[in-house]
Amino acid sequence: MLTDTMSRGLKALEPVEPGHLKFYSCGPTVYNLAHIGNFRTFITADLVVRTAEALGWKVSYVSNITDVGHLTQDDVADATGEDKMAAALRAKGQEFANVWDLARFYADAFIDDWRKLNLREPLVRPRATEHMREQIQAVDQLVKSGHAYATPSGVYFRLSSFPEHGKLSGNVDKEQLQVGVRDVVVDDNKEHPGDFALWKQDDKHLMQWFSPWGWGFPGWHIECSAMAMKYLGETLDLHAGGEDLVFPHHESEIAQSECLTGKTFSNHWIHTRFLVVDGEKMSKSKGNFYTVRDLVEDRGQDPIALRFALMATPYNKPLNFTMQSLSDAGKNVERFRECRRVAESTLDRPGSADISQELDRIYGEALDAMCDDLNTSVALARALEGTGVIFRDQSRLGGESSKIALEYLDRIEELLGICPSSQVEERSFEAELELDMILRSELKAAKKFDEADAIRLKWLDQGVELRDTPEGTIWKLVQS
RNA sequence: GGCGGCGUGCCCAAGUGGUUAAGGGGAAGGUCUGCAAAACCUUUAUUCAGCGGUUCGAAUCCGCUCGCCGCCUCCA
Repeated sequence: MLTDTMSRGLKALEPVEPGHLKFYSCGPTVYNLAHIGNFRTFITADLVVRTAEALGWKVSYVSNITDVGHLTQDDVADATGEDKMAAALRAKGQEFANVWDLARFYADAFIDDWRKLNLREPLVRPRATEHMREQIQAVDQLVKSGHAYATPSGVYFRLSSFPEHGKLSGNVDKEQLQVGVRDVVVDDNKEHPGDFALWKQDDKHLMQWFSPWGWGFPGWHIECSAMAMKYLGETLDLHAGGEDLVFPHHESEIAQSECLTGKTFSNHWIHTRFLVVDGEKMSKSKGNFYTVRDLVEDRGQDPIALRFALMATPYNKPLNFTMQSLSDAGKNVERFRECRRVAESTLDRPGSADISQELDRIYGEALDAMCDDLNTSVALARALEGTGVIFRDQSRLGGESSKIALEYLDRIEELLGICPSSQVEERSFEAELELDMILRSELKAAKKFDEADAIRLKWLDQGVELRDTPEGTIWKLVQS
């Protein structure tokens, strides 16, 4: 069951081809580093994929990268005709040779952050600039079928040819919409102010392609229609994006696509609610604007903890992100890591813990929660309950039961992506640390505890915590 | 003006008509430990923004009030 924006309620997600989900998720425009709010949306898509896979479905997952600069970013029509990518280039001109270079840089950074957050790779990650032919053909077809018309400055979609426009957002009554204040496509030749651009001509635009209407560039909405249909066919099972995309982006995608094919564009729509920081909308001027890099690289936060924090509230409610919520999430992620460590370190000894049924039950409940409109709050609670079962029985853990515990953690990782198997952490001081750990255990054996504690404190100052466990001393990095 | 969401303990948050209001963080006490850390155990909301109504029964449904927030042609 999944909320469907179109019907405004819960609806079973039923792929046209049973057991094979065709899923398109709108990606970012790469004129800047994506922020954590963007990633909340991509995590939602990731969880759809993971849940469908856990149900044994095949998933064809497509998520685009918009690497064409589109409309202007100012509240009023921008006389310079400058788009977001051009504006970014102007601001960071020293760093990039041209808009193409800039787009490539931010697209790479985006994919890098994507991987850090343990997001599933899509089947295809199409880029707008690499699908220009498809877009031009789509526009051409719309013109030929009377759904679009050309003016001296561009090609526009004829809204009056698609009376259903507005069915997704509820913005049906066009008279109620604030008219044209931010309609940057100022063109007296438009038939209706709401007609949106499919193709635009503008000499100043930094990316240009040749088309039947002369040199120009595509409108924002056409890329998703063209790319979704190219890879997934004329009707999608599910289309996702941020709540801001409901109108106008998805509304326009529907109009274009359905006029093109005469078929339903997507049978199901989900939209992730916005994230706010400290109760307020993120904005650079408020100083509460975070990118993955800000948190992970500059502040040394664990990317998996960030992922956990971003899924702590279900996607269909606004999420309030705070540094407190991130540190809470970090504690939970550490718990999963510790749980995995316990299971791994007891693998070689005999054990008698009988946890198989209980863990199966808990996993089943976590999966049920995900199937209930991606209720991540409940799914995470259940996942955590499983670690409790493992820890409670840790003295009797061993052999087969340790293996069962690890399998549980692996299944939770597949479903929720919050307990990846630990990678080897590398630090340059490793040799010195090894020596100190040996020295410290000798001191402990000789009951010279003051000196042993001094070693522990010394490393703690450097962000390394030494812990004595039944299996010997271990170390881990701690947040400074 | 149009469309929509939210208000649950110190913090985050699940729960949308019916036994004791999930879970996490924090705090307090205890077990274990040379000490730490981790883990485990115990405690931490007679109450769900306020008021009124429907009902045998409401955090959950209805109405009003207060407060907060999002979208309405840049945005995930």
